[in-house]
Amino acid sequence: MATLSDVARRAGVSPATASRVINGSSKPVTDELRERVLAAVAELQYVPNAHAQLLARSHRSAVGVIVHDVSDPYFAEITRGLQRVATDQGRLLMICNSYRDPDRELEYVELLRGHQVAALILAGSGYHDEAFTRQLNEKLAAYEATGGRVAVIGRHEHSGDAVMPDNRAGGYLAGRELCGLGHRAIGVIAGPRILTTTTDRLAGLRQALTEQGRELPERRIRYAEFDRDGGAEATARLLDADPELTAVVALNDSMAIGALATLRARGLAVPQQISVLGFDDMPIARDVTPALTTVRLPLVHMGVRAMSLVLGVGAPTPRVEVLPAELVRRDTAGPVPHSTRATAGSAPRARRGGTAS
Amino acid sequence: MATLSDVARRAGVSPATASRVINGSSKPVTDELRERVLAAVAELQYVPNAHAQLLARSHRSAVGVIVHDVSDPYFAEITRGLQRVATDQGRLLMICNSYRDPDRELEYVELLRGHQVAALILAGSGYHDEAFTRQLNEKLAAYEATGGRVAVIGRHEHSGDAVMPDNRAGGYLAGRELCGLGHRAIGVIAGPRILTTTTDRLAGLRQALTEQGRELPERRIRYAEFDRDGGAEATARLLDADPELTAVVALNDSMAIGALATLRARGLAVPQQISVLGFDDMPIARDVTPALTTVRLPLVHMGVRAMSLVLGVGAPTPRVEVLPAELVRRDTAGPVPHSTRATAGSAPRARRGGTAS
DNA sequence: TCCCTGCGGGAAAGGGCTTTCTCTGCGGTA
DNA sequence: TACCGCAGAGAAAGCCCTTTCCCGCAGGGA
Repeated sequence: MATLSDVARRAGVSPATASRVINGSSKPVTDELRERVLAAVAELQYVPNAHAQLLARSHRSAVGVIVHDVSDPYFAEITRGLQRVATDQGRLLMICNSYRDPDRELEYVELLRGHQVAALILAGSGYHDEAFTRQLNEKLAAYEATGGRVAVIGRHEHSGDAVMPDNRAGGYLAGRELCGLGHRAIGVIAGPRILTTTTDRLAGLRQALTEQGRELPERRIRYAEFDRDGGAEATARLLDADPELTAVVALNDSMAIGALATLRARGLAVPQQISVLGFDDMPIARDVTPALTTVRLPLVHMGVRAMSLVLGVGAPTPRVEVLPAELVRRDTAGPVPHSTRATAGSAPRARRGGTAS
Repeated sequence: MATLSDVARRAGVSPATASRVINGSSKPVTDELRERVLAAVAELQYVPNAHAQLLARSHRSAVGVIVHDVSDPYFAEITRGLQRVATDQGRLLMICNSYRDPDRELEYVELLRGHQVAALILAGSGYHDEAFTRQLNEKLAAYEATGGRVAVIGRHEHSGDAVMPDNRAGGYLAGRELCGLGHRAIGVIAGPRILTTTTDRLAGLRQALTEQGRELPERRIRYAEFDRDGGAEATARLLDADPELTAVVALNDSMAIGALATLRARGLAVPQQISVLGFDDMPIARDVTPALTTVRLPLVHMGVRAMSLVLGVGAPTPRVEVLPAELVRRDTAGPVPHSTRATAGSAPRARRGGTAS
């Protein structure tokens, strides 16, 4: 691999001069030398060693991002927003997938610190886990103490800058909508219990139901992985236990799509027999059939804001931006069926009783 | 930011010893010193500077990946495969999105070279563009000359290791299926003309039709962006021009989903009135309604193979692995309707004529 | 008792770049 | 004519690590 001194030697100049030409330094260099250097660069296919550069330069430019999984549409959208701002400012992004593993998250914080990123963005739900939260905060504090900037998206644990989707309000919206449509037997397929996103959304939902004199008992909640298969499976369990359900709210759209699949497999018409509500409004939501009624979160905007926060000037007080959720009515939520399926519910019930046989 | 010498000083040892403890060097260090160093590391929250390490160490470990867009399910799946192998081998991945911009692709090759990656993987269609191809090959050759390994996924232009999905065979499969179902008026919504993936798939399709004594005239092809909206829009244009179409094949699943949306909006029943075929079999394909009939490509496996090629021992001869395509029959392709819609076709035609008014 | 061996530790040389500082030589002023 | 100032180029000092090389010392064999 050609080095700067190779280039300098070939051009018959000092490394200092070569460096100045290549980086467009403010220090003037005569045209003749400049051209000799440029020619040498081209001939040798020289590319500066990024690590040496970062070591020599003081200022750090890259930004580290830790998400659960970029290929999950939720994070893909957020990342799009992050990218947009970063690209505008000529920043390189280092994106790491934690796959919802807290230990991996901790590791990535170290790794990114080691890579001298100028800022760190953690996106995705926090965990109900004291020990982990403390450890993470320690690490983040250490990083911030050395001048690093940190912002989180959608997690409470960090005390600094944050952009927070209003998960609770979103849950509330979902609950109110279903109540308005007359539903009483509402089931929930939720993400992992340990995620704060799950509990926040659930809390909002429960609040809405309670205000309407309805309930959300634990037996009508099923926890599963926050993805399509988790949703499909949780829906099946929910239906087996409670065949008279007239609505199921999924705590994210991927799960909702899984729910739709299970419902279709069981021959239940959506929304005529049973309503489904999603959460997030990821792009595919409008393309499933029937199109998904869901709670929209401004995902791209969340990314944009977080990156702006972290790249902008530091504020004395930590800034917390709460971004509103919004209900998007499409075709999966309808009024509660007049003849509830409770009468026909004897068949599934029989099946449950049948486990004794 | 604490440095190694800070740690050494605090522990009362030399930087050499500190380094040995931290990296678990083979050289023995007494337990007492080891503990002093470890304590200092913890107290100072020391994290080694990755750039300095990479500079000091000779061996390069990270792998660079250039894709069109990780959040596109096609690349998300491939990336999953790449990740799997990379993680197994303790390699860090640097993933860059070119957003199908050739210039950006060139830039990223430089950038990754500068970051001293041990290998480079380019995934995604090549371009019908001589000048670009030549430039890219020059850059790759320069990189390989310095010991870098390169593999491409799904592009012809590179002369080295490659894993190639059999796009042409896939197109052929799609064509044969449709012919078998009796379709004659087949439209195609294709990705950008400049992509080799587009032309390969098209070529296979055309071959199948020709063999069956059918044709694929240019007027039955519409080129658009390789995404959902591109597919929706191309389908609209196609239908406007040719209302008697009984089948449309989309050159990827995202476009197929767009096609489904347009068809639904126009009240055309799939597959009763019109059949739709996709390509790729991305995960969502089975969850749209009706479930998408499509040509499956082993996306994850493609990633696995490419990474294995590049991380494995070099072969004297470039290795090209062609991975087969496979037809997945679901619910969007059916037999050609008996009463062709040609009779009802007058309405759209009238609409087109109406542009004169 | 002396010498050799080997272990544990430190000194120092890079690795490739940026940047400050220094030096040379030229044009311009007194 | 002597001197000052400055433009343009190079020397060299880092940046933070790893790793080779070397040294001192303790223990074992002759």
